[in-house]
Amino acid sequence: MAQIRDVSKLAGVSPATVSRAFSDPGKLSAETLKKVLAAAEELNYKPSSLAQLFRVKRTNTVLVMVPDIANVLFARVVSGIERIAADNGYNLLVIDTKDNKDVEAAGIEMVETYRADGVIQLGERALRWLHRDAEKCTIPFVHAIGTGLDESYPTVTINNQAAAESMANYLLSLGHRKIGVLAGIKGRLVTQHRLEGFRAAMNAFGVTLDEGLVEYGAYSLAGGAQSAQRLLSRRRDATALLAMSDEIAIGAIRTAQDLGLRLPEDLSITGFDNIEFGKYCEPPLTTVMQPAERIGEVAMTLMCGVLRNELKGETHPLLPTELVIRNSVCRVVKPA
Amino acid sequence: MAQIRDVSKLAGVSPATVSRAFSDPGKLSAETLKKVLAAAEELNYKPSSLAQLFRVKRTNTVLVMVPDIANVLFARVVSGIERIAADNGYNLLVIDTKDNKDVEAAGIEMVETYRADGVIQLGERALRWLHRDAEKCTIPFVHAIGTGLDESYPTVTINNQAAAESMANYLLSLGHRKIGVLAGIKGRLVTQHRLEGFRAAMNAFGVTLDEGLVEYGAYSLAGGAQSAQRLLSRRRDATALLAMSDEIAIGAIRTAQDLGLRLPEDLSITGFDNIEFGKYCEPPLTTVMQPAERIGEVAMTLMCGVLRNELKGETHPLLPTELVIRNSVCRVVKPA
DNA sequence: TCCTGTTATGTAAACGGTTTCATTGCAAGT
DNA sequence: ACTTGCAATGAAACCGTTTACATAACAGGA
Repeated sequence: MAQIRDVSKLAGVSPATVSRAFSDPGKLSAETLKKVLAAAEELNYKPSSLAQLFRVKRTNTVLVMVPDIANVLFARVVSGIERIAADNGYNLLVIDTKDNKDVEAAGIEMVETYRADGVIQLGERALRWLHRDAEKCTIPFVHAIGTGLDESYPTVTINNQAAAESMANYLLSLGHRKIGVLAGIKGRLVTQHRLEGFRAAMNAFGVTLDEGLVEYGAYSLAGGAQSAQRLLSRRRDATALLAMSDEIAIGAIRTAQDLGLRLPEDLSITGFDNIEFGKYCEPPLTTVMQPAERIGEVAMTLMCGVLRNELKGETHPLLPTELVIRNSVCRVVKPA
Repeated sequence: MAQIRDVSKLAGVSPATVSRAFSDPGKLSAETLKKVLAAAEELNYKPSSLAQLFRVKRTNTVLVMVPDIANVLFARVVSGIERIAADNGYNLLVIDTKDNKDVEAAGIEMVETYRADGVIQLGERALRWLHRDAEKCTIPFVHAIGTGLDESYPTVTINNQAAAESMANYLLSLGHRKIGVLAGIKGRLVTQHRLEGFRAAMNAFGVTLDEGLVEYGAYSLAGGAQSAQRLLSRRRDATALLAMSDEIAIGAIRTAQDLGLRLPEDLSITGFDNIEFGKYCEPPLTTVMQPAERIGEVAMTLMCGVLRNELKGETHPLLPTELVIRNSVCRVVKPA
């Protein structure tokens, strides 16, 4: 591959001039510029990114840490991040953490060793705190799809509690009182917040959440199917099930159908996230929309801000959610 | 951040020794090593990747070009790639091409300018041919989920034609003769190959594929729903629909149900890929399994091979597919 | 005419490691 | 005792850019 020196020789100028021809063409006289560009073209010269980046000590790369890239919700967030990154000339390094603390910690190291300029983390844990000296950790960091609104680093998420509350309210307004919960992973903050939302809504209606009707499990299709299995084999008195993700809900629908229940007549089921598949279920899933791509876009926009040291505006945006009503819920039939 | 020079001073050795302490500890005497490591620890020194990579002219990074990262199938492939990459110390740069030729071409440039050591491309087009001088293009390249088995670069995919054939055979063996096809994007090689598979199977049964029963569309839920809509509003004589992806199939199921058809009695529908959601549909989707994660793993393994110049074994593996039979298909009822 | 300021370009020093080659010390072989 | 070879380390060149600083040419103002 041709180097800057080759080009400079061919064009009869100094390497500095060639460099300027690419980085700041306005500084050169028209004829010099033309000469240089022609020489570069002839030699098919392209500046070595490696050398450039090394020189300026920036990578123009941001690291994205995803708990599971194969998960539809996360994949959509990444898609949003990617769009904004591309628009701003950043590249995306993607790491699938599989929820493993060690690989998360490695993420920090990547910016300390100049492999990435900053990191966007998706999901529960904020790896920043894994740093040996967390208080002083200054690496550019953005956290999305998590919680931690009070943190010092930017954060983009939704109001999980409020969203959960609105979903529960909807069910309550249709007369449901015996409501089961297909929760996500126990101990996760998202899980807790959504549960609090459910509980708050019920309390407002004067009903208390029956702890015997909540089942925890993975945020996945299989997890939902299993949770529903456990719940339904133990109790059959619930008229509705609040699932903490669409995947959980869809898994539960499968189980309910296998059990011979008619949906939604015998059992109403709701989801959370509004992934595309929910629309195509049978029955189509009533859920609450979480703007995944948008979350990714906003997260990357914030990252651009911190990298340019010109963060402005809200640094802890709560993106709007929305109840999307389809057919997996019906009014509870009053036993005469 | 501490530099190698700082460490060397503190440890009272030369920078070269420090360098060796990290890259080839065996070369040092035990006590020197200890001294150096202690100094490095004290200063919290970590070698700058940027400087290292620049010096050795490798990035330890491979670029993955995905047509759509939010697509479940591709996301799973990426997941497989990631696993192997991590095992081998490679990082993954991910670009969502959105099927855009320009960004694909930019991919090549990234390895030419030393931002990545090689590129794995997913999907239809092999960007390698976008290179200004394709014949001579020598960048490390692997193509997955595509076709082009006869190419000079490694390729990992399935036998689309055979897989499609087996699916069609299954339908035919259950008595179906009027079979519609919900094809993917017209002109795509995958689409053509699968169509050929369908056609071959039918010919073997002495039935010819009715061109009036094939509908093209996007490889997506919405695409499937629309194609089914068009097909079903035009012709109602098909007893079964062969969809070219699970998403298309699931979209079609929705449409069929909205039209009041009973599945599978009134209409059998089959998918392709075996994404997880297919198992949770109503009715659960009969499909042909494509080992997505495995494809990713194999692709990355091949990439490791070419990067180390020790490619061995099959460079055009065809991974095995498998018919997975669920309940979206039934034997055709003979009109008396 | 001389001084000053501006513009276009060149010179050379970084950037932070790795690696080749040279040097030293010491053990083993003759 | 003298050579030989190996192991451990150091000195310095090098990777391919960018950029601070120096220089030269030239225009405009006093």
